[in-house]
Amino acid sequence: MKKKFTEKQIHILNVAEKLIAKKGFEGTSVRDISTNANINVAMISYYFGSKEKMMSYLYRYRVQKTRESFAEFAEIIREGKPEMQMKELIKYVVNQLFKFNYFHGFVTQELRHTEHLKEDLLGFYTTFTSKIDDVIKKGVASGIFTNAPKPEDILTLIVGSSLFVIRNKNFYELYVSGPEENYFEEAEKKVMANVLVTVFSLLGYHAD
Amino acid sequence: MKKKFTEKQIHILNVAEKLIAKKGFEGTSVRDISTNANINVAMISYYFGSKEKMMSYLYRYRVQKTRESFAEFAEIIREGKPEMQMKELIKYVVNQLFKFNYFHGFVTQELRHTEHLKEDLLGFYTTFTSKIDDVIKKGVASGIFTNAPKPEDILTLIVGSSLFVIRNKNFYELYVSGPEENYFEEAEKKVMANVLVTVFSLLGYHAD
Amino acid sequence: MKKKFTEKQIHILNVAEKLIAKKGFEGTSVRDISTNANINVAMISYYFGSKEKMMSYLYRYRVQKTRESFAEFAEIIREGKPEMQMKELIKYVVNQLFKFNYFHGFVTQELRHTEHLKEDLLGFYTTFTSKIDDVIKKGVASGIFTNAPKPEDILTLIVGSSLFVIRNKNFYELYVSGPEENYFEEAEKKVMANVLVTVFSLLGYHAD
Amino acid sequence: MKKKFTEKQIHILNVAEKLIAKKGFEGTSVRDISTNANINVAMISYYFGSKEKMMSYLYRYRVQKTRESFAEFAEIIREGKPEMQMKELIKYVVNQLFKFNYFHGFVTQELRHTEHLKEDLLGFYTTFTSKIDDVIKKGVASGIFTNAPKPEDILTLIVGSSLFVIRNKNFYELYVSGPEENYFEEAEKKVMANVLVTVFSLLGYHAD
DNA sequence: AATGAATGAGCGTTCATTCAT
DNA sequence: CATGAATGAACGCTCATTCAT
Repeated sequence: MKKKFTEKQIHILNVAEKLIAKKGFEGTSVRDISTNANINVAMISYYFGSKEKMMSYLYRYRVQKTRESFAEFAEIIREGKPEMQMKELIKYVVNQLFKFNYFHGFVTQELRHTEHLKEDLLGFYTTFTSKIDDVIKKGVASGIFTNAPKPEDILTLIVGSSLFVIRNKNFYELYVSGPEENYFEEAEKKVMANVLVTVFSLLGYHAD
Repeated sequence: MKKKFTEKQIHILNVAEKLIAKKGFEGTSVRDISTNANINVAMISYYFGSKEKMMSYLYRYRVQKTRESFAEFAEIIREGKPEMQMKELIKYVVNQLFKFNYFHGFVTQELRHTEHLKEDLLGFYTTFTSKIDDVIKKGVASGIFTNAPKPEDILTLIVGSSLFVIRNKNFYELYVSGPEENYFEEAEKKVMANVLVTVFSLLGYHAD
Repeated sequence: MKKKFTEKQIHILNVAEKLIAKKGFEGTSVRDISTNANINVAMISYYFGSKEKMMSYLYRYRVQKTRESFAEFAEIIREGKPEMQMKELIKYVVNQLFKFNYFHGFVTQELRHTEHLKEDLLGFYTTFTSKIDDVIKKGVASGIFTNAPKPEDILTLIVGSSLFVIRNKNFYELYVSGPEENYFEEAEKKVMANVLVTVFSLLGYHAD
Repeated sequence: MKKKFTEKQIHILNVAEKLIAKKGFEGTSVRDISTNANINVAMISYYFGSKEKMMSYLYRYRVQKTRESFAEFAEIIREGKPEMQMKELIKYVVNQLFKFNYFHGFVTQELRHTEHLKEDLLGFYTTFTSKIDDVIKKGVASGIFTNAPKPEDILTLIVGSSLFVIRNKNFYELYVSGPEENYFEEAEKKVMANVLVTVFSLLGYHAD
């Protein structure tokens, strides 16, 4: 977790991340990466020990960034009302998923022999779930929410919907307006709206 | 679609499907497949032209089966009430996703240079969405549903939640009771209940 | 031991043997071998599993041949007089060493991580030593030999001298007549004579 | 020969010598050496030009030491009787071989494209042979030796036997008493005795 | 004078595919 | 129709060496 990377290493990680998200871990060769990153093939082994280890570093690097970002964000919304907090939580996580969709794309698919790495993502998910739980409880206590759905199911709904839309562009774009190159932008808006409506419906929230 | 397979070919496809689901497309070698299927290594190229083409056939084969199965199913529920039809639709698709989760796992991730293949899955999704739309409209017309959410968002919610739960076992199992080996069974129940509640909440449905 | 090789495999082994004897195991690449043997690089792994395993096969193949040949030879001289037997034993082993000098060259040098393979050569050496012992005992019993040197020291002397001459051409050729290309032929004669004189001197043998 | 080494270079050579003796020239990487010698990996090329050249220097360094040592030794025994001189010569060379056995191990096997380096060893061998010749002639002249074997054959016998015993531990240890870790010590004694008996037998020497 | 970073070549091996029968 | 043998390309990695400082 404490590992610090040089700029060059981060550059390689960024290139690798995109390629792996697109073509999978096995489908991406170190030569692919080195060519795209304009470095020598030997550098991947030189910097990270091996392709597999690079993957670990990449993974931890990205999750770490995500968790740091979330911690900051959580601080900001600490004082708000439950309905506002919930809205911000949803907006935050949907936005993050669209921002790093390629990362989440390979995280759940490709990390086969390194199951333990998922622990980090798990940590993020549980932190997030716990935060949702707090907000629900607070809202129910204050009477603004009339139902108390399970927080893990709220997370499932938010993340599941977002990733589905990210990964099934050719389906969802049928229902999204605007030019194709704006798909992710527009899809984010649409799924965000959908998720917000859905969650607040489940919470039995009715604006005054 | 028109392609007919011999028994031997179907046998190979079945073996390949399981291996690919477990180890990914790139992670599965033709030698793996041929060894497990007790055939000669040259047979994959011989029968299907190439590994990639075999993949296409496999994909089409599975989607075709799914669509046939859905057509049958749709017929069965044709006469019911909207709330029953919606419930059955949800149960059907969630069940299918869990049944062929390994297949759906690689569909959206591993198929490269074969973008057109997604058309088949797209066909299934749109058919399904259209069916959902019919049911919503019918329910709204009869007054049993008070809201009319977008059908594509309903599908997104159902499929997204199911796939998330399938792919993030180590997160969702924290909230699922029973031994680990029953995870998929129990997770299916839990996510099914969640999805049902969510969709009917969105529909503004209230049982008498 | 029972492993049978195809002609092509034997061809590869022969090429590999010569190269390895000349440049060492690590110094000989599979591409070297494949080029010299006019085969594809992949064949070494294909036929033998790996370069290392090829080495094992090569070793066993050569030792096996040597032991078979010795068994035949031992049979032939079974009935002779001790002095004749000893002479033939020496001639036989010196001749074998010169014939397969490249093999013996790498056997004792390069087999680092496969120590157990030496067992086979050990078997040959002990068989040979035991045979020498028999002859010495018989000769001493009959009074034709007046001394009974240790058989392992006789073997050491014979094999050590031969290998030294083989491996130190640039020294020994100073004392060998004839053109350079006949070195091994002439050196064999010279070292053979030397070894015979030495051993019989040690045995205290005096021709009538 | 004229090359003078700094302390650091000598340190590297010593480390390299031991590693190469253990793992062979190709089996020893410059990283191995630099790690063991606590120097930067670039230093081998920096100091010696290349790994191969370092090898040459190492070789010359060792042979040079050996020749210097022999020159000293030769001086010491200059005045003795032939039988004593011969005995001391044998003891000296056998002892040297055991002392630097790892060095002699790779000399004849690993040095490629550097055939000229053998000249140095050749020089040592011829010097030694010439010395043996002197002693034989003197002994024959004085009547203490009744035969005059060829000096190169005497050298062959001494060096060949010693190296054989060094390189074929697993054979010779069957006939050597004491714990395995004392093998070289005990083997040296045994082969020394054998060589002495053999040479004096060939010389037709009989102690009064 | 010395070093850490970086390089290009080569390593043994495995891959999907094609060939010869 | 089917197969075992064989292929060339590509794989991840390590090598001795060179570069920039």
